[in-house]
Amino acid sequence: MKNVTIKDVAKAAGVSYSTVSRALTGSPEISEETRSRILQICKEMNYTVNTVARSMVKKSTKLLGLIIPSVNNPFMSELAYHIDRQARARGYNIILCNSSRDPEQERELFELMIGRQVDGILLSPAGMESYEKLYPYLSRIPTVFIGENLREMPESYVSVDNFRGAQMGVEYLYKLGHREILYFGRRRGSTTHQLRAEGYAAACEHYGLTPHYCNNSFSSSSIKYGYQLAKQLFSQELRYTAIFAATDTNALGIMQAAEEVNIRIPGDLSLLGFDNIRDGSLPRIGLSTIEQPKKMLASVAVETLLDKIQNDRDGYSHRILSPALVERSSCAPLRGVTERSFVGKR
Amino acid sequence: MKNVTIKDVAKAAGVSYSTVSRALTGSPEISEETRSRILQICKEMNYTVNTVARSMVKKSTKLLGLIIPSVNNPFMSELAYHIDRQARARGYNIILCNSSRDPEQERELFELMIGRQVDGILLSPAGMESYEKLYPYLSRIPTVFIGENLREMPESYVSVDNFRGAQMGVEYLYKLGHREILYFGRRRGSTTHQLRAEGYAAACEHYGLTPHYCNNSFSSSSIKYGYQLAKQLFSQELRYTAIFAATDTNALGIMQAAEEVNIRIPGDLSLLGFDNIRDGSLPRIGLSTIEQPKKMLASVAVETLLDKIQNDRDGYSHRILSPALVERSSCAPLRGVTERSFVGKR
DNA sequence: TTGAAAGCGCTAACAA
DNA sequence: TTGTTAGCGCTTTCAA
Repeated sequence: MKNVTIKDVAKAAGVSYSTVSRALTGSPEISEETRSRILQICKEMNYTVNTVARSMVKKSTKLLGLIIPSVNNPFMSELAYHIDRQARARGYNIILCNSSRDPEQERELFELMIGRQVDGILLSPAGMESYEKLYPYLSRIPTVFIGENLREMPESYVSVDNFRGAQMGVEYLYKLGHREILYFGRRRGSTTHQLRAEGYAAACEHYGLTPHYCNNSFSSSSIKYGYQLAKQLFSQELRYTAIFAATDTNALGIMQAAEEVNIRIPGDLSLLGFDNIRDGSLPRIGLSTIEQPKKMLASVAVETLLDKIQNDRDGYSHRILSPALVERSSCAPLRGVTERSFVGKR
Repeated sequence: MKNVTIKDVAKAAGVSYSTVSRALTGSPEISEETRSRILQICKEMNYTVNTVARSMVKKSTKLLGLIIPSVNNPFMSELAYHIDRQARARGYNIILCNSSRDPEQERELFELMIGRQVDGILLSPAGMESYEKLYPYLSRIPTVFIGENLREMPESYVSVDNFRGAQMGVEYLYKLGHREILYFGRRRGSTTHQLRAEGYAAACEHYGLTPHYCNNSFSSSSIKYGYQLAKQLFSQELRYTAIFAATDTNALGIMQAAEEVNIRIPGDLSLLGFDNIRDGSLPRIGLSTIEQPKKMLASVAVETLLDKIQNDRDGYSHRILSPALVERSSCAPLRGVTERSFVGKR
């Protein structure tokens, strides 16, 4: 199991080992003849360069750290997929770690990644608290935040325009005739969520609607929490004709709860999500939603990080990508703008 | 951005750098007093050990390669999640790569991983062809195949008992009264799929049923392919009361096609999947299925690999885990065993 | 208990 | 065009 080294090849080829290195690295200061001869011998001996040793002297591992709350989450797994593809196409590999959306774990993982000498880190942070914990490390390693809008923080991030996305959602529901729209799952501690709520509020004001909120006191969004919140909501008289969920997972929880109390979607209640995770496109679900362009998010993030690494950039960049409306079948028009429907237990 | 090294710490502490190393590695040949003094200085100077340099001398990177068809696939992302957790708990990190279910990419990734000096590789292979391509590398690096049954191959693998799972599925449908059960999505080139089909056939024989197959000529299973196949199937008179899909993704495709032609599930047709991916548990879907124990698969795989690595095992182990029936709402009993229902176009 | 020194496999500067 | 050599940051003998 002992690996063949450059020295073994050199001995076999009858040259010095720096000559082998030259053949391998594509150095110009070597004759075509010896190069091809050496490469041939490398192949015969099953030689593979030891990237670790190379990293030592090059001071670059061509490794990127990817820290996300959990790959076992449709949004994150899609993001991770595109990040791997992008990075690999550019000669980098990914060390993946799940943070469980815990700032302290994020901090530990940062240390670990720095120790592993990754060339840069891509982080989908738990929330604003992440920034504070991570601040001391940010000067030590190129980092790009992904998915979370850090507002005016002097750090690079790539995110979708959450404010605009929420506005688009309200606009869509308004045009379908809805006037009583509940914003479901408002959450603290994340700028992403705050911006969505702000966009909702701004659009309500624009259209002369009264904003209504159903707050999520849990620290994250999930189907389960959405379901619990919705059960509670549906236990009282419902005075809304549409629900705008803060995330698709919340929307899925709502769908489940609605089914149990016989509220038909979109018959009795229109439902709009945010994120466009794969689950929403499944048969029987057909969740209308606001799309976060995940592939774009991934490629802009990788691009931004590699630019930082390769060009040793000192500054930071804030990239805000456009959301898009994805119409499926969970939202329906209300007949007549002045008409009101009430659903749920009386 | 220059990192603090062991030498910097040694200078600051007024000791030799091997003493610092001793403090860091927990060596017994150092006084408690100097150890804590040095550790204190390390902290003050923000010292982080350079894992790459350590790997050079230790000849171990504490890195595991994980090669899967795509993280953007609910089964694989769940597997990847548990593998990361397990590995991290044991002091290892994961380099993740997507192979696109392409044996040639798998081969390239093996080379890459070996070059990166990972301590071992976890691979969810594209199929049997993978084994042939990868064979030359298997003696060079500890490898565990995951998810795919390699039958009698002298390599370690962990998989679910696909044969038994298929039997369980047929048994379940039979007990619900179904006598005309179609096996949907039979595929070539993968032992997993072959074993499922064999288990189905064996159970049919056991119960005196005639086996029926709908073959999948595509090289992989997906909702899209399942949908296309199902559309075709539903364009003719349907002579089955239940469909046993080779994978949950196939089943989801069937669900979608069924909805379009107004075949009710489970009213007109019972549908059973295989894998138990998260999507099947979503509201409105409620897919009954045979579960592959993903967390268990992950932990047994990591355990097997680490045992190979740490104890330098030469042999191989075949671990076959038990499947389980997950009852949700896509299968219904047939009234009276002799009664037949026919659904679909006439 | 500590220090000095070799060496992990490679790249790159310098010499020849 | 090729060989010699230093050194990347660390662990681990061997000496003291």
